[in-house]
Amino acid sequence: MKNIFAVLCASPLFAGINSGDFAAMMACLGAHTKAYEKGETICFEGDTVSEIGLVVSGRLHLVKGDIWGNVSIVNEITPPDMFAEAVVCGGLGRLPVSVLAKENSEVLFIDYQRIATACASSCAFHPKLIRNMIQILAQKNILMAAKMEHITKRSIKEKLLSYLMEQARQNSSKAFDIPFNRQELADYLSVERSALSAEMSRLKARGIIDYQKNHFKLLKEN
Amino acid sequence: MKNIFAVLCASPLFAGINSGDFAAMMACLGAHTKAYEKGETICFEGDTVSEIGLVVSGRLHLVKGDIWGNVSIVNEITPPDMFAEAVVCGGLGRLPVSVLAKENSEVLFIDYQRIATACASSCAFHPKLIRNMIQILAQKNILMAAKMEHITKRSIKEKLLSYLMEQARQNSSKAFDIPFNRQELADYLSVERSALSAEMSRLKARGIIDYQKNHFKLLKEN
DNA sequence: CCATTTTTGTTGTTAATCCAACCGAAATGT
DNA sequence: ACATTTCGGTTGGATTAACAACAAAAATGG
Repeated sequence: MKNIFAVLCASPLFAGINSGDFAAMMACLGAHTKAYEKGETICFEGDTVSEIGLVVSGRLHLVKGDIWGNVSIVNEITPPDMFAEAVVCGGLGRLPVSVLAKENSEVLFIDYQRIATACASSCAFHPKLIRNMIQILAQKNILMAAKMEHITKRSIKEKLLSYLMEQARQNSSKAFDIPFNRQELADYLSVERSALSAEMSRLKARGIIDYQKNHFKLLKEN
Repeated sequence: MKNIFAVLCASPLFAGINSGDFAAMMACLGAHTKAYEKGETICFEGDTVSEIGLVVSGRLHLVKGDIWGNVSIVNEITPPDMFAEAVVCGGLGRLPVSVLAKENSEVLFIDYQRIATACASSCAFHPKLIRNMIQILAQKNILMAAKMEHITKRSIKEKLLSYLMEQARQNSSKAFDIPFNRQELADYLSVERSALSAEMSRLKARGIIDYQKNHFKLLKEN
């Protein structure tokens, strides 16, 4: 086993908490680790879970099976990512995915109730932990809402412009760099890479945008 | 002004809090209401905000302007909906939308810091309020993630089947009712209604699904 | 510097979606 | 029961995207 505390330090959930407090905190939260071998299933789709999982080492896949048994990978998560936090914090929900160990992995489980409820000794880190959790959930909301805004557009052109305008806004400038290459951008907008390239060329030819590599400029409409 | 407390009772943020405590709570949170006339702008896109808004009466629109000045309505919110909660709870973010009063409206503003930080008199409702906020954000996460799962699919057929399979899962049955009519379902999946209808007919003809009105059945593949 | 790999753009074909228009069935209101 | 409105399905033509295959450009690794 690796040093768990090093992973915790990197986790947004434990941001701003003194690493000297980690040992006491783990005890207070009743956190426990479990090791899984490559190929093992950690939780099954539909399970009712009450603990948040934090990947300490290894690599997990969140997979979703359709009603006929075909499975697809929803996400890959690696230290210090969490899983199941939305379902657990949202209450009354069952896991929408199965969680598999793609490599030998170690997972730290934390009972949400013991985060959310002040303990008898009212440890100092509780409030911070809760604020961290709120922040994590809220930021994920913002990211998803932004992506949704782009993806719900009907054409590649609109999706792309929606994305680029958001980037321009964030950079407070009509010229900016984007953090994706073409394939990644296509995946993010869920369109074909070549179709995206073609659309970009057309927009450039029409003088609506300009770009070289990852640097973009928004020009006038028409 | 209407009875604010009646609205608060209906708000998930204040679920489980004794309505007798509302007056003291409002004082403790430093909550304050403000009235807006139809057409007034409540906040501008890009504003840095620290208070959550809760619609007490009236009707607001969240609108987004593109870089060339065209605006589109992102959402309509009515009592007892909140706005700006993700940006405020996520910290360091600026409002991604402008908020306009479409009718004469009243908004209750609540400083997030005063929710998240225990007050000197450590009121009993603070922990409940925080857990409610976590639950709201987490449930929104789950809803958005589910929708994302469907919308990222490349074809109408895949989007539809992804949605129907999720419904089947939630009902633990291959036969179930959906809460949308055709237009609403098309909007949710962000596709054309008529194209959706056509695809549904094809899937029915091929024996993959069956339906009448809002009642659906998933049959065998092929 | 050269060879290799990765990334990006282009093109033509095929397939899917949009869009507008229309019709019939069902629901609604009087 | 009748008129009216809403809703769902269908159709055909225009538009758009996917897909596959390839070429050019850029990055990478000796």
